[in-house]
Amino acid sequence: MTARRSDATRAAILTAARQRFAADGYERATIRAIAADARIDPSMVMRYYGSKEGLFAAAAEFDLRLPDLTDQPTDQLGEVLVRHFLDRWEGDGTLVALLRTAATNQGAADRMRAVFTDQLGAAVAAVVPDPAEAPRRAGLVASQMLGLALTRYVLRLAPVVDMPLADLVTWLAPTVHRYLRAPT
Amino acid sequence: MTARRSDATRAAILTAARQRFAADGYERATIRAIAADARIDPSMVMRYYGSKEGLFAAAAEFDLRLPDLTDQPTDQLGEVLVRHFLDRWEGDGTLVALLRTAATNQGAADRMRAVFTDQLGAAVAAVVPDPAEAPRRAGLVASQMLGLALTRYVLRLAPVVDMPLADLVTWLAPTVHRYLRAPT
DNA sequence: ACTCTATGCCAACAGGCGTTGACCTCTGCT
DNA sequence: AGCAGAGGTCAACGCCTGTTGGCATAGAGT
Repeated sequence: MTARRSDATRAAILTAARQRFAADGYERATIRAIAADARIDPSMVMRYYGSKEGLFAAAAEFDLRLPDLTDQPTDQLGEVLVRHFLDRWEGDGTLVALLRTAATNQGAADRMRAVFTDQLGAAVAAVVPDPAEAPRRAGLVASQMLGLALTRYVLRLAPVVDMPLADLVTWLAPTVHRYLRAPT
Repeated sequence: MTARRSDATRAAILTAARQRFAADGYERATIRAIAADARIDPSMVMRYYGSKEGLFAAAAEFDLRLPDLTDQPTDQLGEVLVRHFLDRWEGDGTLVALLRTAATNQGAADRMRAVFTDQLGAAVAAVVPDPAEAPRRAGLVASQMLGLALTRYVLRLAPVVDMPLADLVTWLAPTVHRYLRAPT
């Protein structure tokens, strides 16, 4: 698969799709609008991505890019994780697109579930006291981090939006640390 | 406004609407499907609720029914709150409907914001060390509780779904307690 | 008994959607 | 130069949506 002449177009479509999906959610984002943003005909979207579902699947590829937690001092696990999530999300609307869509679209919910089960689950398993407890602890961490994403980026709850990143880290880090390390 | 002959119909519409909105989200839930569930003509929905937005507004009336927290022992505030939220949500799909819809619908997001700012904010203000910190603390509590609702009822993340209510309370209560009472 | 209004159904409209296929046009290869 | 194929446009289809207006009917108030 070498470089294609249409790579620029494909990329433009993906960029526009991420913005529209993030801003409007899956149902309200229309292929026509995405195509218009990318200054392209709607039928091109179909040609390159097959269907709206296919386009979303391509646009919602999401990697948490979690660092290797075993490199971190144990007592800073919570802080490192919270800060990483915030850094990862502040600049990239893909997570918001995925979150908005996962609320109504089965496929997006499946993918979101997979992202947090696989990626977060693996990272957490390495630093948890009892490996058998890893999924449960990862689930608890996910509930707090996704709750933050929901209230800050989707619902835009004023106090959570206004809170500086550093304060968020200070407040949430002990929670995440406890979910990871507290004895059962 | 006394009893109308159509009250049974109106109630049936609301019940069907809540189920459909909760199951499918705002966009995918159609007036036709809701009307079919209520064994009624779609035009009746319009007559009684004006529009789809109006129907949703009527169906998504939501009261957290928070208890007066000043009645509770200070050291059990977290436990009481977490248990109350879980009890309130396990049986009533309205919150899930609101949550699913708030992801894409501005009006629903506004209402969700209002519910947590007003109802939770007021309850929290009564038990917080410094009243000026109440909104921020309420926001933190909302982030954890809504994250739980998101992962358990919408995303259906396996470890969170499988966890018994008692375990959830045990894990989340200290988090909520800290958000409410920890010194800044 | 006779209205008159609320209740209900039916059929249709206009608009937007995802999707399709026919049709040009440019580019790289031989 | 000539050709094949990829890139791109255009117009349209079929479907489903929220919404509307007309028409039957039953039931309460007098």
